[in-house]
Amino acid sequence: MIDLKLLTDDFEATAARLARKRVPRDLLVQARDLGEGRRQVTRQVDDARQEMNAGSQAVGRLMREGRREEADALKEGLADTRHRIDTLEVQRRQIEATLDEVAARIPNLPDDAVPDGASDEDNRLLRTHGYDPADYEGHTYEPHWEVAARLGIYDGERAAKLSGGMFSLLRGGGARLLRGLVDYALDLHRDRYLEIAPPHAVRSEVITRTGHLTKFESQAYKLRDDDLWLIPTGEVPLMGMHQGEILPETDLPLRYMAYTVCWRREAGAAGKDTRGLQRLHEFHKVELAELCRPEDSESELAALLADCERSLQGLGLPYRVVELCAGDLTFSASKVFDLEVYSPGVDKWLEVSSVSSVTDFQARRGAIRYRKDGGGTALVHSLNGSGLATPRVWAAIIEHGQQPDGTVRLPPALVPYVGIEILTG
RNA sequence: GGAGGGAUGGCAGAGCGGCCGAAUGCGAGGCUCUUGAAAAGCCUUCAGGGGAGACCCUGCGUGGGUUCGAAUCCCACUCCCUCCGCCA
Repeated sequence: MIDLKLLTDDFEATAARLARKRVPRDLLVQARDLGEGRRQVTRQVDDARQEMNAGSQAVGRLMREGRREEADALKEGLADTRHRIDTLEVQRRQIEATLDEVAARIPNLPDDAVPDGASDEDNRLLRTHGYDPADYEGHTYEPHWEVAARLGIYDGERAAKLSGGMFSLLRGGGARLLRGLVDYALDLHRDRYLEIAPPHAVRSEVITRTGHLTKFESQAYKLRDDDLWLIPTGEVPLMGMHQGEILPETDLPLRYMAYTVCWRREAGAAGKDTRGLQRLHEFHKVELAELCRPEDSESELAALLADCERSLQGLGLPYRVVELCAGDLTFSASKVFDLEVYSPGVDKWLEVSSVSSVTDFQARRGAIRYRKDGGGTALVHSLNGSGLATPRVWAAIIEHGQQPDGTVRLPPALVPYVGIEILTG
């Protein structure tokens, strides 16, 4: 949720900033007017309440003094005030319900430094690391699902038999590679991030307040008999942990990492990049997430990006860093860097990490604040990025490591974790 | 799953119809004293909203209800603790 005060205090500038995210102006006008309406009704409620409180106190005084009849008379008069309060409260609730719905459709403000643009075509390529097209000339690369199926380390058909499309089943060295990748990532980042092993199912309230469950979109799976949702990313429990808390400033920044399974319904994604392990309903990921002071979020974002890049660098995978343009930013994000690994098997760049700053957008809905040293409280900023999303990185390792004899050579950094140098099936 | 007990400010913990946003202690901040520190003393210290301000409104797990008036009484829910059962 954005700060609605921005709409009352500086409407034009705010509308201009949001226009870069294609937010219609009339939605903002509606939100501003509802906010103003709420303020007015609230003031009326407050006044009526004050009257009520004063009256009630007077009743108490009269009773104590034994002036029963006067007290009864005053009580009768107060019934009117009571009705007025009730009526105004109903009004206020209606306004608030509408306002909540309208406000829920307003995305976060894009950072001013983010490039203009409407779609991914306008994203800005910042740099490429470890990629030289010449490396791939004269070689043929099979897609990972073909290499892996032949080696017997991936069985897509049985995965489908068990669970349907977009699920994976890894065997032998393939399963070990997955486990090794997770351990590799957790070890790599433990110098800066506290490892958390969180629950994988969370309450409606928690997932809603992280912004991963809205009326318009639900990627998450719901448990039938309980008010619980399977997490679509480790970010949900990591950011949910501190909801409603006021943190000491000295605790910030709080940097966490968690290895979790992630479940996503991927509604509407059928048939799109779904071969092999490109897009799954269930996958494994090491997520990095943090809370920090607003003044630190820019430098923390840079550091977080560097950390996520380290994961790929250590594996020797060629990747590029893309800064998303305003129009391509996700709803909550203020600034996003995507990390894309080159996949020689399909000759495409595949997104393996999305490193985001959501400023105070998530903290406002989650009520995550900190107590400032100078006094007072303020909302924290939150950031997150994939430390290592296993399916696509797994796939990239298979494609890059394929050798003429059909086996796959693993990156040296993984050998201690997987226990072998070459996957032979 | 069954039976009890509980949920109050940063923490501990009183309060059990009006004088309670709330005693007391700890913690934190400021001041006095001191060469400095400690100790001692004095003061301040929950959050959100409205108002130029005086000040006002809201919040005692959450949601309803009773009442002129609810932290306090009633109902439902959530969570925590103890015991029993089951169990990786």
